[in-house]
Amino acid sequence: VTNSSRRSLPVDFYRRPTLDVARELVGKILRVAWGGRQRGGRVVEVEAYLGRDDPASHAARGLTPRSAVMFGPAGVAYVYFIYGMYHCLNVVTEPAGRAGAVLVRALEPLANGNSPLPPCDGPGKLCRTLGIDLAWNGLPLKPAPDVPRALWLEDAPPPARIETTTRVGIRRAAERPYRFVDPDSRVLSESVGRSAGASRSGRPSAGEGRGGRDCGSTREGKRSHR
DNA sequence: CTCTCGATGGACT
DNA sequence: GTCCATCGAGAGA
Repeated sequence: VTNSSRRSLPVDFYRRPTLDVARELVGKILRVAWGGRQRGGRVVEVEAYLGRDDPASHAARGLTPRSAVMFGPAGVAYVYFIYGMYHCLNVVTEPAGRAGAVLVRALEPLANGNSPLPPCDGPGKLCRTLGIDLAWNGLPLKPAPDVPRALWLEDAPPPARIETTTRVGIRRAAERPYRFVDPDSRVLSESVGRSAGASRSGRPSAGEGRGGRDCGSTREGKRSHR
């Protein structure tokens, strides 16, 4: 925990322009502690969602019950429920009073760390895998061993390359280059990214697109709530 | 490979 | 009532 506290990104990291935070978030380590278990992975795909001037943002139409967290202090989680069955994890940015958030779209397992990581190649799958739901909304991004649930980000060297593309799965402001990925990772939410984003045409001949998804020890099977 | 569509529920007009 | 910052299955090329 002491180690985590030392590496944990300070609030000042988040209290900055959203696009800066988004770009620099690529390569950082996300950790999630819950139910006596800690999991995590390396951030390889994010998207920036700005405030009122970004039509695709939940904050575009001002402060509402759902978007309130985006207008609050930086360095907390913004989690929302979407499509009736998924959750998405964001990191709140900008000084309080100004809205901004960074959507975490994909993680890749740590080479050799604590707990291995099941599929996290997409924002919905990521939350399902890590067990993140609305109960996490508004939580500060910092290590907290004595609470039911905690999540935070730890510093790590930036990737060799960072690619900028358009955001995935949105209609409005779809042309804005607010998506940042580590192009050398094979865990990107690729199928979605290509069909909706249509940003890159580079066709690597080497096996990159497919290949087995990295899966550690899988847990957290299916939920059959009815 | 690409495209289309259903599931499913909350936020917002 | 309409719109989703999704995912995965199914059909067609």
